[in-house]
Amino acid sequence: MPRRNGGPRRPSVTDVAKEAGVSVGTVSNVLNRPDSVSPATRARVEEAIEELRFVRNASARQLRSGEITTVGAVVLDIANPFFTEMARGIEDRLAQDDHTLMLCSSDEDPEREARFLRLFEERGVRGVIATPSHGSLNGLLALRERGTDVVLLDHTSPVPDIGSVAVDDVGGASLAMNHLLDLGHTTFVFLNGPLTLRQCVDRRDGVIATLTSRGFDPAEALVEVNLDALNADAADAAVHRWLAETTERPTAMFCANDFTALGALRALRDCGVSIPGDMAVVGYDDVIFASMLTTPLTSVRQPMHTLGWTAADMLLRESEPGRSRQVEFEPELVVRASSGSAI
Amino acid sequence: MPRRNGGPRRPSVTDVAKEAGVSVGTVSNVLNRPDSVSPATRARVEEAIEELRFVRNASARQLRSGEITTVGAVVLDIANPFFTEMARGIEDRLAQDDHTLMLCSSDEDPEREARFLRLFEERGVRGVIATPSHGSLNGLLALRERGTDVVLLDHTSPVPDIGSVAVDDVGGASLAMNHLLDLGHTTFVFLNGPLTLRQCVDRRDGVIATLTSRGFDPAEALVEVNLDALNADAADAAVHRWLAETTERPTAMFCANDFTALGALRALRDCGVSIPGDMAVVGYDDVIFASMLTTPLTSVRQPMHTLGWTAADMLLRESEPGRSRQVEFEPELVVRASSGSAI
DNA sequence: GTGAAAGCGCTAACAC
DNA sequence: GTGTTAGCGCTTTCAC
Repeated sequence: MPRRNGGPRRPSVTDVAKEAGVSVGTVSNVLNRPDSVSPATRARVEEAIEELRFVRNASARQLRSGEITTVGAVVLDIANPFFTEMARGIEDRLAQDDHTLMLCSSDEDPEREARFLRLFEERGVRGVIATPSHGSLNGLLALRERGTDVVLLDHTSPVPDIGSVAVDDVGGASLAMNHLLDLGHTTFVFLNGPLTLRQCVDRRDGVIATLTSRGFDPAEALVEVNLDALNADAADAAVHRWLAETTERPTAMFCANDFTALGALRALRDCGVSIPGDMAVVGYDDVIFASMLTTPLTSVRQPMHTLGWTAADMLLRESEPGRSRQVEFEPELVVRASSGSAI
Repeated sequence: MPRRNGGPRRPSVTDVAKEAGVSVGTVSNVLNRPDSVSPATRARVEEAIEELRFVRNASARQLRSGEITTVGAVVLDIANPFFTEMARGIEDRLAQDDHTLMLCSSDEDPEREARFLRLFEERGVRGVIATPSHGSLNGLLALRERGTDVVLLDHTSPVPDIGSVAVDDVGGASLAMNHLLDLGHTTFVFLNGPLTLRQCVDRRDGVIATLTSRGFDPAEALVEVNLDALNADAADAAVHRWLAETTERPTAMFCANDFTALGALRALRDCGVSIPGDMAVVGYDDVIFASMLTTPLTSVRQPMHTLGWTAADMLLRESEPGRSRQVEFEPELVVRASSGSAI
């Protein structure tokens, strides 16, 4: 950084000191403890700073004083609103303490994630917030081992000295199912994603548990349709196939996320199944367009902004002792037209 | 950064040198020019690095060598897929040269933007890519003046020594209108946002110009409905109002973006106007859910990933002389069911 | 209230 | 091929 890109050297504290006719110590004092400098000298120094367009060098500053105001975050997919909402939460909390966020997207690629973590560590960030990709937990643990604070997002921590902020997916699925049960439905389809995803496993557990606790036998009352991927096209195709070979159609459907619900809605309408008349539909995530569909979608909302905010808060208070380190939030059901009224 | 967060000091090159029984110069050579070190010593040093879990200090490195591999980007809204797609494009190009992205969201707040720019400058980033918010161009120009390379995104540069990557919004609107004209429509609604936004002005210019060039009098063939904000609810309300007071309804509608198109679709269906039978609808941006609606939406797609990629490419090649510095891309029309077939 | 000087961790120039 | 050393720009004692 000693030279401007293709231009002359950037002015340093020494240049400012020379210009103002003071020592570098005094310049540093003006920068960091202005009250300890006489108004007259301070004015001269500030003038020189202005004159030379001096901008502090953060590298030198951090090297000398150890001051760290950057936090690194790695999320699974920066193009997914679920993660960007959380990022906003992180950013908002960090801004309160004049910290800033360095945001990266791992794309669920453990190698990419490792690369970013190494980068953060070299930069000496204040800490790292990460939504771990499959099997990448070890790298995070090692990072913590080496002295960098770590907070897990959307994933419960397996060890006590790493904090985590997650959402109760079992509870979220219960919310959805209880809602449909309360409306009077007795037969259900559960459109779920691959069981290699923790979220899908947890939500399935919630579905089964709720049915059982309400006196239903899942083997009787529940049809499970499984998808390879949590996207609309996969759901559309699967629902088409399923409708074609089904004789006794349930009256309610719970989808593992809103994208699959979208595909399901399309397929159902294609086949003349009216929503919510013939079939009540509930999604998960409450993404931005859930409320904007022709038939607005009932969905389980996760407190995304709060999740990010809390993770950042936890990181900044890392040094405080005796705090709860594994936080779990409860999701919330947003009822809209797609689940209709009691039948 | 000298200490781990709450722990012991991080090992430095000196520690590694001691452990391996060599000098710091040799350690540095292993790190930066491994070929210049004998295999035996290199092995010893690498062992020591492993043993001590040594991680380079990026601040010291940058301070000394001036090496810079970070690029800063400020976008208007990190929660908007349009910007995150561009960010992915930036990231992908940077990765090719082993650079990394520091991404911030200005929320269209010039003060927030200024804060981030200052931060980037203090960090001595390789350069800055920014989607300028209203009236924030001066800060960017000053930054460039002080020696930091700048590339503008989604905004044409007003000065020759700042590069820019933008999309032709006039042309995009023409694509949409020509499509509707080609289908045989002769009367149109244009659902536009506030004319304080450059995009809205440009798209309006494109609409007017296209109608005129195809022999229509905009005053006759075009109804303009203006919104305060480019979101679905504003569009829904405005379209309801408009439908209530209109007697001669046009057969085609062009919306300034997909969110407004979504609101319009909802209002139209509410009022019994069928899509595309009674009204053909075209949106703008081709956001992810445009293809997933009950009636998939015809939309004007911007090459978002390419925009980001190109901006990053421009920044990395900043030093190369004689290159085109103001790039403008052409959008592309994605035809789907909402605009139907010829009438 | 101000100045002189040490040193953060690293790289690169120069000895050997 | 390896060691020694200066110094990047800054903050921070410690004198005065």
